[in-house]
Amino acid sequence: MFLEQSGNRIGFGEGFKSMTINLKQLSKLLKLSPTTVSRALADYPDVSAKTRARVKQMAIQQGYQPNPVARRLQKGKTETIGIVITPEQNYFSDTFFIDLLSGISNQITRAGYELILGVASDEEHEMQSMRRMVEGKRVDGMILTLIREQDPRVGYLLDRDFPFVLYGRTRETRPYAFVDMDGKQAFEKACTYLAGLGHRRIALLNGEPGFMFPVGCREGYESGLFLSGLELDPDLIREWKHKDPSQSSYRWTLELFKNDNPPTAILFQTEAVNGIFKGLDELDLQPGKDVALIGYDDLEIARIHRPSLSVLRPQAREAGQRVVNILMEVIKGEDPGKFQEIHQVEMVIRETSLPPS
Amino acid sequence: MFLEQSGNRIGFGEGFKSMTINLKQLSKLLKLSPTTVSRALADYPDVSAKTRARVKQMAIQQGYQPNPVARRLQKGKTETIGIVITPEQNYFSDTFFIDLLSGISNQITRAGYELILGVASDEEHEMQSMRRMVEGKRVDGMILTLIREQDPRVGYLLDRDFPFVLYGRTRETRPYAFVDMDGKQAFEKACTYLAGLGHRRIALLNGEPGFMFPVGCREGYESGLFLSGLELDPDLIREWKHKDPSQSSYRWTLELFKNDNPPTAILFQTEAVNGIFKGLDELDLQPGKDVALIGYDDLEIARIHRPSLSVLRPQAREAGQRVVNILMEVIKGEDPGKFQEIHQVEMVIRETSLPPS
DNA sequence: CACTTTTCCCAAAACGTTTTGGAAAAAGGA
DNA sequence: TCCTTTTTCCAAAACGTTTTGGGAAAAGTG
Repeated sequence: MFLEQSGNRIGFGEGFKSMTINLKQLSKLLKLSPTTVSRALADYPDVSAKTRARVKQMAIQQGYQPNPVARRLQKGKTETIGIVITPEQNYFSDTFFIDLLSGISNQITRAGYELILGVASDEEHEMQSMRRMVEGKRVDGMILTLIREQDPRVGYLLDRDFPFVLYGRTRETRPYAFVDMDGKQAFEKACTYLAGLGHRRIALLNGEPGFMFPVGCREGYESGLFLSGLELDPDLIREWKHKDPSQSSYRWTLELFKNDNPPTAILFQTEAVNGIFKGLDELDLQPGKDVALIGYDDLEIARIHRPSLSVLRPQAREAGQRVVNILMEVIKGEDPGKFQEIHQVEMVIRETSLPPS
Repeated sequence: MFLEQSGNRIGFGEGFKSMTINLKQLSKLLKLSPTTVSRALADYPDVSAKTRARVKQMAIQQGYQPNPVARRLQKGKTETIGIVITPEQNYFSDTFFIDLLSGISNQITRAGYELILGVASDEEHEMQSMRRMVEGKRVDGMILTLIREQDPRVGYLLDRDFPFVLYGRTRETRPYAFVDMDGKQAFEKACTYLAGLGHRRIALLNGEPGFMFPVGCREGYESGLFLSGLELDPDLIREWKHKDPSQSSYRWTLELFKNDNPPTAILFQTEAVNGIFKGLDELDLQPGKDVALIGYDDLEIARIHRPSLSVLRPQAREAGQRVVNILMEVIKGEDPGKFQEIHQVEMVIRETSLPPS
């Protein structure tokens, strides 16, 4: 059996034949030690400018890339970030999550890291998938999304000092890093805007209880009412279900207008828009004309619908990038408590936010 | 500075302190060599049943898990599969893609592998992300989706003998592994079904040209017409754009009914349903009543809408699992040409597929 | 010139596994 | 009993990097 001079066996018959060069081979080509080549490529000052240039040129010419697995073993880092998503919650609502993921992936690649993805069907598998990553030493840090008010994942990671960043917030007294959208301020803004147009009966169709995000939405809604001098009417508030946003919001819309004093405006998460449209249609109410609407999240349907939907627009992509940058700092050993960001949410006024008729 | 007996440094101050045990530490605990422990855990026959049991028990008790990075280096495998997704194409249409991903992730985890995810904004970055994975030795195999008729990715991977499996097909003479949905048979079935109900003017709103999937859809549509003794009318066929499914399908729907002899039924991909509904609404045509509709993909909107939408339902989750199982075989060195699967697509008759009025 | 400092390079160790190639002990066969 | 075979274990090498801890040569310094 033929062996290359470097001692690397040539693969026979099966699978992929690696045609890429090795540090040892490269150093032989350069008549230098592997040490020097490695240090030249890493810009250490103890290798002369001349040989550094020579090494780099040869590395490029030969298409040398250090084997990431070997480097990880030596460095004791996986250069990998983990994230677990749960499809059951109607999570992949078109642009929003994919924008977030896009920002995350982008920044991770830029850092030379990898993003590994877990898909879990429920809360239990979500935890299981995360534990596999953490306890199996498969990642250096975790990104958490779709945060619950009491989120066992956060306690778990804090307990073992494992680096992580939340997209969202939770109820936890120990300091931790997060990037969150200012849902409170967003809903307050939308609410006062509608009140400013003259609406007096503003309803809120909020996300499912147990998750953290709807808490802020409700606070903003209540604060918006208060600032506008309006009374809170519990009959105008309801939650939809993650498993079935359209159906639950449809039913609620019908109920809502059985009220003696029905609303003239609705605030909601855009995910639930299909149900609302369907309910209004059945009641012969025109969205935007008979009932003002402002949704949270600028989904495709919001732009395409006639009348087009006024929305609160979170910058998911930017948030994703921040999450990664922060996570890198936390991995380096920075204090997570220093990184707590709340991002402003823009309001986009389109055609469904007119004064009451 | 204090060193553990095993020689492992204790991390000071920064980041995550690994509290998990090592092969060397475990073997010391058992008073065995690392070799024996490793082989006991891997069920080699050259370790006695008694010590094997003892080793396994201790491993569980100590929570030992082999460091995946070290194992990968030794084994010369990354135990990792790569996939690149492109958000720009309105790809994350609720259940479909996430179901596929769920099946993929599931099976990958079961094999003890990892799934690394790339997110690319366009065709160029898609290729770039894939090359990083392949040439950077970051994965053992690739999964490709959203396949184009002429797909440079396939040629690239074939040229360097790198293991991969397509979800879909492409125009390529060399043998390669794929799992595809039988779009042709599905559309043929839907078309003959509608013709059987008495429809004589059946339209097709197809996916964007350049991609492979619409090719099969069209073949099935034409074949369905032929089998039913109907003439092909080019005026009844049009393509929507990936970047903007709703808008393009909306415009086409309006045009379609300017026809002297308008259709009584439409076949399409469910992604485009919003535009069609909107167009029909504007024309005062009732979906299901005035125009029969059958969509491809069982999205949430199809179930929630009244009347509920008849659909062709691909089993994305199952397909995802098959893709992974096949990829594992290909990685092992099996001939990719042996794995070419075309999955049947089920038709779900709901309320929008009535006879013409 | 003799000494110190700086520059430039490298051999060896380490990261945590698995695999290779025995070797000692036990069991079997005559 | 002696030889062979089987069973059970292990030391050393290997995977491809980076880091450690010098060491030789060149350059300053007095």
